[in-house]
Amino acid sequence: MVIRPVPSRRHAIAEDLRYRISSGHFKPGERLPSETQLATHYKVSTSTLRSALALLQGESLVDKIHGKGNFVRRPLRRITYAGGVAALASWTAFSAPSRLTVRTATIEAPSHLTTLLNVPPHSSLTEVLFATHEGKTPQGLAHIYVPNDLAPITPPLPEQIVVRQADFLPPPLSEVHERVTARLPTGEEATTLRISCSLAVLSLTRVVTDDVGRVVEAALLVLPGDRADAVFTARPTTDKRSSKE
Amino acid sequence: MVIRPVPSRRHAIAEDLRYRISSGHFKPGERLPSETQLATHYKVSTSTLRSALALLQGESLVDKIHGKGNFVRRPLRRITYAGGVAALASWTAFSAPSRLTVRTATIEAPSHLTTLLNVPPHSSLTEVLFATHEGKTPQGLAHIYVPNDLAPITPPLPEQIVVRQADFLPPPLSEVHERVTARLPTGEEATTLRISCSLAVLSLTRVVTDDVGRVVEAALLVLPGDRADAVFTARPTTDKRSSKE
DNA sequence: GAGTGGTCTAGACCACGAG
DNA sequence: TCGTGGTCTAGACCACTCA
Repeated sequence: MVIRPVPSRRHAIAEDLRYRISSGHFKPGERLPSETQLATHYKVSTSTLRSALALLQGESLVDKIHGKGNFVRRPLRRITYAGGVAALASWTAFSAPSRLTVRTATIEAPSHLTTLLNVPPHSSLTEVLFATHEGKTPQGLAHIYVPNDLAPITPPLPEQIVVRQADFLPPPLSEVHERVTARLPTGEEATTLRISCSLAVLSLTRVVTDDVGRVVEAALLVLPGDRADAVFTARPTTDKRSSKE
Repeated sequence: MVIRPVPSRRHAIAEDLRYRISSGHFKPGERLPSETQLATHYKVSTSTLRSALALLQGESLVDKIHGKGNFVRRPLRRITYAGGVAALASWTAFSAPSRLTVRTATIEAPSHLTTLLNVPPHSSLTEVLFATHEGKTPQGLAHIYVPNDLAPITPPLPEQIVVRQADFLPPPLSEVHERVTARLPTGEEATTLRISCSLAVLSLTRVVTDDVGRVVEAALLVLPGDRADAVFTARPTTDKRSSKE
């Protein structure tokens, strides 16, 4: 069924390693033989072997660690970002148990945020940086921006606490707007999330508006594609139907 | 601010090319000098030069075409998938003008679909395959599955027509559930969408349920990450029939 | 057939991690 | 220090496109 015109050397090797991993010949967490050994075994040059490993790395089957070796990935606990109104409940709409690292700052709105937040240039914003972790593995990054004129943060925010606009100032919110894209991480994101540069990330922009159209919060989230997904649930407006339950 | 401990040769070259592209020295649609020429110019081997180009390719700045050359990407018209209830209106919730390629078939539900559709094994399904195009550029893939016992397709479906469950059998729908992930495309997806293997895609699973909990439709969508995003808009239940404020 | 990118080699040397 | 992966070289040969 699948055509295999010229199975290049590296694809053949990747396929063999894939099989050995899935069949348990190499077990999760285990170190693979060194690249030199594997290259010798498959009778290819190290570059070719490395390009085979790069395929597996892109599939999140293998973790390369400089100076240590290539390791079979442990299956990852999946995390789920609940979008829509659910996202307002708490940042830990995330399913897994997680630690939070929080950093806040007051900044002048840079240009790409003024349009998003619909505020004048150089407005004062509060920026909240989140990083969620489970053990040592980072699970996601979040930059949350709140216009200061809407949310004068009276008490200095304590660290390690979930802070969200909706938590301490419950205004009449009218809309949660979320835009999702897929891309490769920036170098910075890759190192912070401890993921490979070739692993896709979910990039999510959330804008929360109150009932007079003011933007109450803008959030930029980055989630590693190998373990995270986002779910959105909507119900058609049941206006004309009797809302029997 | 950004640390540059050892700017590897390929990153330096990529940076230079990036600059030349953004400054207009190389214009959109234009062919770059051949890899051999560039390698000579930068005084590196062809492999190194190719790995520099691979970076730009991953950023969707450059299109490699075998036998022809490397081309500066034209800026892409962005397409937007409108999620939630809006997705029910029409598959062409897609913003851009597009052609559709449709293929339908009746199949036995494979195992991964029985759980999604909540139907018994080997149930009869109608499978609808979509590919949207704008000109020659594919914009997205969709596999839509409809249980046949819910939707006996009486007339054979005409090709080139938008077919959606909601279009010809408007049931009392109760819920649209969408799950979004980011990943790299499979080889097949990459060739169908004419994208590079290193370009992330948005993968979207949509499940539509009617008011008695039956799954009316399941859709698997794949959208190229360089031009597509998905938006979801939700309003907190501002129901007037709510008893509590 | 001429020119392009795609794959691969058989090395060299550098950078990181751990003992 | 030693073994690991990371970068790079200077080629060879193959596959694709187009005139």
